[in-house]
Amino acid sequence: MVPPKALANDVSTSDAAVPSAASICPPVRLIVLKQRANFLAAARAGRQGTASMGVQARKREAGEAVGIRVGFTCSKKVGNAVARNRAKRRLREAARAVLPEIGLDGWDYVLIGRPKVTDQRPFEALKSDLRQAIERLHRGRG
RNA sequence: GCGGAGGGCCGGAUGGCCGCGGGCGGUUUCGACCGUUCGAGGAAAGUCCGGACUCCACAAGGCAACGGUGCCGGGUAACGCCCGGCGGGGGCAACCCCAGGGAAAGCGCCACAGAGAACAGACCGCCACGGUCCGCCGUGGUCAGGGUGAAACGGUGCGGUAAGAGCGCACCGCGGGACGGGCAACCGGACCGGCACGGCAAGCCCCACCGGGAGCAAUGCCGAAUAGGGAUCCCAUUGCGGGCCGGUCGGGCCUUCUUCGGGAGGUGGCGAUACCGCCGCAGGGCCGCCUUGGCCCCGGGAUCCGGGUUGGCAGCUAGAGGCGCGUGGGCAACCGCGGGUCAAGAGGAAUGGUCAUCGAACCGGGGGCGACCCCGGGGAACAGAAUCCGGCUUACAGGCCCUCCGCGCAU
Repeated sequence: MVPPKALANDVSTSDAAVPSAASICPPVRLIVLKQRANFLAAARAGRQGTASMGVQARKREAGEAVGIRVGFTCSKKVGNAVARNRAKRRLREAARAVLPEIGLDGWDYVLIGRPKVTDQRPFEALKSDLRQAIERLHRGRG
């Protein structure tokens, strides 16, 4: 059931307007947060809410780790297991599109799902919510 | 055609782009990259039963307690599950439902109403006798009738009687039951008995059978920071008894040295036992209880080694396995044999995100006698593996298939 990969580099579509995120910044890699302590540390640092998600961000101490790290979480308030998984997947895709573009090396980000809206908000709006939240967090820090 | 019963299956589709987790192969600057392949459900859910597996506990027997199950037979690794049968209840039927052992082992409870409710009971009424102021009163008989109730010494009829009553009889019911059938639950039942023996065991209980505890956050390994346990040393130390094959002390003996005071070494068949050690008894505690039996026994300080929290690795996916096919046994559940095929293993938790096209339900409009057709809107139920199996229960938009029953129509 795996769709055949498009091996040929497509020339027809106009990808000049939207730069493919993964292509421009090769050295920065996304690392998924898994340990509870990292989530708690991010929660103690800055946070910013939007309509479709909550965002927490923290600039790590020097030498702690390299790269952009990101974690995802949904409480039971979001819904049953299906709803929580779905919300996390959409957050993960949004992070994959946005963070390589504007995320800063040396920072941890935590994205928090919201009931209903994280699932139902149009994907473009979801991405712009994330982008605005991160920019505010960066400014607040600096 | 209409209505109904039982069972099985499916439960959005196709494609583009971008991704994620595991296995295998290759490359590697050990960060990773490339290729290939596999990757959610009928309930993955609730965590309600039964197991596998792991750790802990475990000397034997008996007893008790606690929990569970509860018609009979079979199936199964096992079950509270499944199949077949029996009994009771519902339905015209297909079929469905039942917590379905024991009430002559015992205790308890049967409210209200009612005269009377469990070794019953006379309110009204009826009848007899006695009395009478002729209104009725008293004594006795009676459960047939009235009334109460969930339930009132069985029902109907005839006889009988003062009136009545299984008082007698017939039929029905009820109880017992020779005998027969069935592995059994149970079924049939000659004959006997005037009829006596109410219900509740999801109140306690009795009987039979089953059951150690905890769970993959089990458990094992590795590494790192903080408080508690074992070994060695030092200091403080339950009782009594035993010199006891240890130590220690004293003395004896042997060898040797000597400044003649004694010293050193050896021996252990003598004595002592404060101290250390040992043994026995007592005491205390623990092992559910008992019997036999077993285990343990106090505090502080210093120095070295093992357990709980966080992280990593293992456990971790091939097993009572699923699904077809053929074949044999069985009414069936299921079992045997042969051969084929399939097979997620995450761990803040992958199995997707997004876009396009198509699209079920449903809503609106139009057409047609009607089945239905056309146009527009709409955009898919319940729900996400978490050690693994067998069940049960619960949730579920909509759709498909098979078998059967009743009614109607036609032949």
